[in-house]
Amino acid sequence: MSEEKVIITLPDGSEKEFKKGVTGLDVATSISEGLARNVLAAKVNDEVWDATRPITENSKLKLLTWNDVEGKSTFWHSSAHLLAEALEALYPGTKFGIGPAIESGFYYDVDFGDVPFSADKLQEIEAKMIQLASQKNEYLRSPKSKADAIQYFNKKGDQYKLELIDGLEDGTITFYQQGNFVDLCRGPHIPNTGFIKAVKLTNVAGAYWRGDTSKKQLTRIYGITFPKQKELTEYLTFIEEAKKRDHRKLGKELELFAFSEKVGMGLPLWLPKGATLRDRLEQFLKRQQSKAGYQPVVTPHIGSKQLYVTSGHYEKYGKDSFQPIHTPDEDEEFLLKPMNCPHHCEIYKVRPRSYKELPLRLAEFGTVYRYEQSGELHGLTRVRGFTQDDAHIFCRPDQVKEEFLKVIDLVLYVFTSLGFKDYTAQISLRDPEDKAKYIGEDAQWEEAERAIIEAAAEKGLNTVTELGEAAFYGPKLDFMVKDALGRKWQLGTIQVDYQLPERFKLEYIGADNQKHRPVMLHRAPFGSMERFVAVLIEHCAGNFPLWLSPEQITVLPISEKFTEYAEEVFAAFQGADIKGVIDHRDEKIGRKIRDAEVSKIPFMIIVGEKEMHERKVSVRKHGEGDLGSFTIEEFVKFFNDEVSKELNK
RNA sequence: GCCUCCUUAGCUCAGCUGGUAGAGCAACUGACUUGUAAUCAGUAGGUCGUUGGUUCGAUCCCGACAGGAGGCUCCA
Repeated sequence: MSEEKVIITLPDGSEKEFKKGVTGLDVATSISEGLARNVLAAKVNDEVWDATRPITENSKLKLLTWNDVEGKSTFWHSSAHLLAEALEALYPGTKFGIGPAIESGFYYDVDFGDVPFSADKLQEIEAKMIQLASQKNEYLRSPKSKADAIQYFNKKGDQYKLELIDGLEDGTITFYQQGNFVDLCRGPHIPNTGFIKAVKLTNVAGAYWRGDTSKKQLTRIYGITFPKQKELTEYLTFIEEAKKRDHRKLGKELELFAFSEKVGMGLPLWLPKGATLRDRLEQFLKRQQSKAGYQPVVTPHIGSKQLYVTSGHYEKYGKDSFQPIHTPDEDEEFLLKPMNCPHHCEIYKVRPRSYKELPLRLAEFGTVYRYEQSGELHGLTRVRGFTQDDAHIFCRPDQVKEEFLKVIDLVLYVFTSLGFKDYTAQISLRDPEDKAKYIGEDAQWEEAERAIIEAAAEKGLNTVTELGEAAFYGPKLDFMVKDALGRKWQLGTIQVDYQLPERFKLEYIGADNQKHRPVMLHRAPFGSMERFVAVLIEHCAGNFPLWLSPEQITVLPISEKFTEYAEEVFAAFQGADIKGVIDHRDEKIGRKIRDAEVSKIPFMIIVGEKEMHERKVSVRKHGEGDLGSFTIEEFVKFFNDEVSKELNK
């Protein structure tokens, strides 16, 4: 009997012949021992498989290691099983929900029954995981019939797995076993637990079974694992660095903003330095918008309930939001403004509009209030009162794409001026399965979605498309930036809206002397001042670009004798629009420098005997040290050059 | 809103399984008049988040509420 063969095509295009039933691991071994030791999984014809699963047909094969995203996620998925094994060993009777890999690490949702669980047990579980991992138990795949699968979990008494099996088709069900732990799982998995060398369980949280608030809340244990101890150490260092940059911590330390229980949760108070920073950002954007043909408007913080009934927002959010404000007139009700658009629509309507004045771009730094769920509030990134760098562009349907392109330019200019170099754009479209969630006609949606996709493509944006992420009134393009630590944040947004013009019956007279309906674009390059400042703080770790720093310099007199000269110098800098403070305290220069360094003030201007006689100043740069002595004119020029560099002028 | 955890001086934190609290920094006062990351001394500052309960007695144990953290759900 002749032996059956399969042809394996590797990523470099080379083809090799193997015995039928060859595994990814066998192929790796045939290439090199080192590779075989690092293979976590195998991508067979674009499907990720166990490296130990036999290949029975001619196939394309890519061996996956820790360096591949799929390799990592396989590793972490297997780690979730290891966590479950440890939990079952330590707490028999624990029931298991789902345990997937996530962007960094994995989690497992479990039900401990009536036994309370607390985070201090995590170390014990980690130790158990390490112990089980060292046994190098293989992850064994076995297909099961639906009946067998149901029987197994019935006997075990795990209703969550039974519910999952219920949704699966017979013939597609597989179990995986490592050591004594058996789980319902599609796979794939790493060859054995021995690959897992370092384990860290990061936190415990509640999570609704299947994400449904009406269902039971399970205990979710998050963790991360690595094939080398060193990588875990690096990861922990990264976490530490992220903690140091936390905008809530820096906001307090640098006196940028605060919260007060008395004022109310989620209602930020901007302190002088934070307000200065924020004002600089506003002025910056206002200048750009002015150049780009935007016109400023100002609208009130409340609007009559009828305004939001018209816009449709009352119906959608009314009961879950701040409730109407009442007046002595019983029939009168006002709502805190949850967005600026309806007000801007009314501005559009103050008089008849001609096609000649479109696009009309109305911009406002508009403060809005939204009743976010209490558990959702977070520093400045999720608050109940915030200011949008909002603008609404009313244009003709044929202008949508061009306006979209212009807004993209503006957003990108903002990002580059603030040091965000790495960004992607997310195109959020309607969920085609659930059109009832959205208002508006199919044809309008399709037209809007096409305009966004084309504009993003023309600008060469790096995009991802998400179905079901659109706003209820229209599709949108959101900009996600990566900060200095590689974390992703959603900032600017551009949204097409065909609904509000309809609801507000907005019109313009076209060249044909007929009435037409304009299209509305919502856009906010920063998103909101609060969120943007939060992200900026974390991105630059509180070391703001010079042009944004609330205090750009601090003048440090060596002793009281030089107070007068210090004030003269300070006044000269103020005249040159360089902002800062004088440190008049009766302290040694070393102390003043230390405090200025801690406050992250970009430049320290030191004046003493020598400087006073020479009519100069000594300059020290934050984080870098002494730059030597400058005349006032020299420093002003140096300073302005630095700012110009930052703004790419 | 839900789950788990947390809440001690302005800030960062100690406080040994119940006997009404302590440090450093900051603040204030004084001395020093200073040369590139913390001068010295002194003073003041807390109904231990709020509120019920258990107890002879609660910062400590139990409950409720408020705020905070990590998630879930949500995010116009």
